[in-house]
Amino acid sequence: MKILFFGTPAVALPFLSRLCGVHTVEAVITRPDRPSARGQKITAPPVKTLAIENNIPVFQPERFDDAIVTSLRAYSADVGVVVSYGNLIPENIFTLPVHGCFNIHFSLLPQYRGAAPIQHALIHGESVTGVSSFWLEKTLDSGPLLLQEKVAISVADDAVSLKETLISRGVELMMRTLDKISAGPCAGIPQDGVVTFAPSLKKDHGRIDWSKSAQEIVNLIRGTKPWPGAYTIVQDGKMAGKRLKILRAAVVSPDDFSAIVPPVAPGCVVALHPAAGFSVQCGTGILLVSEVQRENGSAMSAWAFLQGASLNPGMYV
RNA sequence: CGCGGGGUGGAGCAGCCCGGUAGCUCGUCAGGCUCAUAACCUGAAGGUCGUCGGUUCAAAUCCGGCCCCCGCAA
Repeated sequence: MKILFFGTPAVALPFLSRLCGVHTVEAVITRPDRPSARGQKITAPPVKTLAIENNIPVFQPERFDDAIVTSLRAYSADVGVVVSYGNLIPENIFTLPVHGCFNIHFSLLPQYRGAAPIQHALIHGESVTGVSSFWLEKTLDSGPLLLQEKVAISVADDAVSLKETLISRGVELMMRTLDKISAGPCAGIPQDGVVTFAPSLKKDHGRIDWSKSAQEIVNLIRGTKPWPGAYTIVQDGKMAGKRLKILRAAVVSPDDFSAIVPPVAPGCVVALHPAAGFSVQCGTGILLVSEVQRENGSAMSAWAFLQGASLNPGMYV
């Protein structure tokens, strides 16, 4: 089939490269080069780079005006595939291909519509998520479903590992969706169920609220990796006022403390554990912090951090 | 030239502003004490202070170039 591919970040790369071997990707539409990273250098989106390597025409419209419509119509594409394009695609574009455009989304729609479905699923402690393909509509992630597949979330999963899993499952789902479309017309079925939204994360999403349960905080750490990361503002000691990212932590049961720990308020350092790290009282349960990253610093084990940070039981983080 | 922090024994940090004997918390090794849960005590090994150059009687410290790491912002 003749395909138009819409995508921008690295997430979309496996999808595009898989298509290249099987179908004819007539053109790639990706977002404009933007200043990014330290130094603010103008950087090409990963998808653009891959498209150029494969000699596929690249379009980077600032907005979808008549000129881009005309250019894309010329390809007479059969279908458009959208993976993490980075912006809403208007009707005058997604109706250009014969069959329309479909999107691969990393959730079981209608749950977790939006830019950060993986992160929000983890933050909410879900044990199952999935990948969905659906026809584009005017509104965000709301179109009729073509295919959907469940994917289990393991307790060891974080946003990085789960994304990898969902990408590989998503690639296969994309291929099966294309097979389905080429087999004959299919309108898809309307999304059914409770609609929830997963907006892109902001820095504030990473702020730890110690009054929550230890498990909820672990979920926050899993879901916000690698950005914005779960962090707290240290209250006491020479790190006071500084931000400290908690990169890894586990819930510990009070039974794991052989010493009698007096009741303390959430956010209080309960004890230090050689080599393991330090434990913090949460609203419910205790969290054993094992890996951290200080402001302006590199990631390090929590125990190493303690050597220079003079953090002691009784202090608040 | 977007803003900013940093590179000091194996690990994490202090010292730098106001140049002059390499410091702290761990780890390692040896010995002691003893079952105290961050055990403790004594002793030892281990660093050309990222790198190149400059200023100086003297540079971790002041000045300049370069390499690498990180935070913010996008």
